[in-house]
Amino acid sequence: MLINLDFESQEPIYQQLIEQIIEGIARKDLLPGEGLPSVRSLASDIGINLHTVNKAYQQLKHEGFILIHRQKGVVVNPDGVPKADVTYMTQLEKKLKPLIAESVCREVDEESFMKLCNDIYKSYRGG
Amino acid sequence: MLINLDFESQEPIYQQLIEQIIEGIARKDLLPGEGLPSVRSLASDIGINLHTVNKAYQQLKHEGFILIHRQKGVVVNPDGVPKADVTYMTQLEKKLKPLIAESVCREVDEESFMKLCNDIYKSYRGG
Amino acid sequence: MLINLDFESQEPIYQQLIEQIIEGIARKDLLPGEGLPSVRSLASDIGINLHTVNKAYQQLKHEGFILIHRQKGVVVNPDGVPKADVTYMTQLEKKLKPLIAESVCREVDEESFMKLCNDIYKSYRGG
Amino acid sequence: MLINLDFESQEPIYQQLIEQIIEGIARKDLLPGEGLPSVRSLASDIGINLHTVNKAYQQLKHEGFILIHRQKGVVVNPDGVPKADVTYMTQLEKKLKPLIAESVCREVDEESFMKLCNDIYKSYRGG
DNA sequence: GTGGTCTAGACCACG
DNA sequence: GTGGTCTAGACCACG
Repeated sequence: MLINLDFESQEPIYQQLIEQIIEGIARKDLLPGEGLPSVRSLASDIGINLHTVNKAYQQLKHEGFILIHRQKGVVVNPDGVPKADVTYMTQLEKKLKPLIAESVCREVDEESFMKLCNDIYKSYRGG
Repeated sequence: MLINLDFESQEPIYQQLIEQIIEGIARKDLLPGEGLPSVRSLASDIGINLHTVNKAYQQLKHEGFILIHRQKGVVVNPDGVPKADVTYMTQLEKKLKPLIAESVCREVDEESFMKLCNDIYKSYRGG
Repeated sequence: MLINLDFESQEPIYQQLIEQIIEGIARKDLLPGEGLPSVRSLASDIGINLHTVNKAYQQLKHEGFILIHRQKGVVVNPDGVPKADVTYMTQLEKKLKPLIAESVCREVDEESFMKLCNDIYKSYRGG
Repeated sequence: MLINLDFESQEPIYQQLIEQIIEGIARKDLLPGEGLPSVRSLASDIGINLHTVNKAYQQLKHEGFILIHRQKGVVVNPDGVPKADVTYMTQLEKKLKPLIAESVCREVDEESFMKLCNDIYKSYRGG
């Protein structure tokens, strides 16, 4: 599992870390029940502070992506990630809206937009 | 043009303001050449800081959505918003990726995702 | 609003802080919409680290007790605390169970237990 | 006697173990004088560390729930658990307070709270 | 060894 | 000034 962080980015490191791990799960690089490195080892591997890793892990745990098991350590949720509910869909819509609004302004037609989404979806299937 | 801000959101107010204005343009509530309120009046209307409005306007100007004339005041770019280029598409992909990754994890299938995007696109056409 | 912390206690400081604030709300010392001190000022008042206060605030925010408003700062949720739902009641039962089990073992009869609860309830009404 | 542990819980395993055994005594699944498995066998039965079981047993012994004989092994206190004293009642009140405070905030009225307690009490009588 | 908690201190974005 | 983020470092409970 490769973690790719951009230290120049505006986006907080812990947030990038969250996204990288979610992408790993989407890509099936990380399977349900699979172990993740400990806070400390991941922090030292990436060269960041353990609190930063911890913050990412806590949020991932809270959203049901991972579990912190007293014996097995940090693992991808063996029962799988909680499925999308109305709350998630609403929140997703809220995040998509400004992306689509700007695309409309910039004359990205719906077809091109869909094509882009389709490509990304494909990257998580065939990879 | 109605501005809708959430002061409890994590998202900075100036960012929300930018998005609201872009949505206004996408929805054709704001047409090319149309005037926008001055920094001062918008700030007092919404009850936010001058700096916040200014920051939003500066960024919108920088991205070609609006022009700021010393005399004519603030207007939606009469030549229209600059069309999407490779840079924009790359950046768009970067923003869509984590949304789609999480959706994949949560078993939102591609069809549902596309349906959601289509609904949003429609809201900028018919609306 | 008086904050009462026991630095010798096993219970984490941030947890004690959470409880003190919830008790303040229950006692109506803190009313909906009322402002709370900033992270920094509360930390320096109590003589603890600002991260510790922040952790308490974040959790209180997450559970709907307080809001972090970009203009008003930290305030008690003006809409009131979210009412108990099934999840809360289940969790409450889980916490009460061991207390009652030990009380049963120690021959605290139900009447005495209820009396104690009643006294505590009263302390949040009349004060 | 069934031991029910949650390895994903925040609550330490030894603490959960303590509570499970106290509940067993409250439920009269475990009677005064009755034997408990040895540290070693319980640990291997549940699949946890020796130290964890030992820590739980030591604390139960310290609080008078069990006796640890070198030869007879571990038994539920034949003289019964020490009755509640002022210290216990004070400590009980301290633990109940935050539960009731949060319940008050969430509009769990006293009647519902009492009903819940009554149900739990009943589960230790009839069960 | 591992996560949880806490401190001290720093920088930054926001308003 | 305020919250958010990040670091470095420390101690402790847990298993």
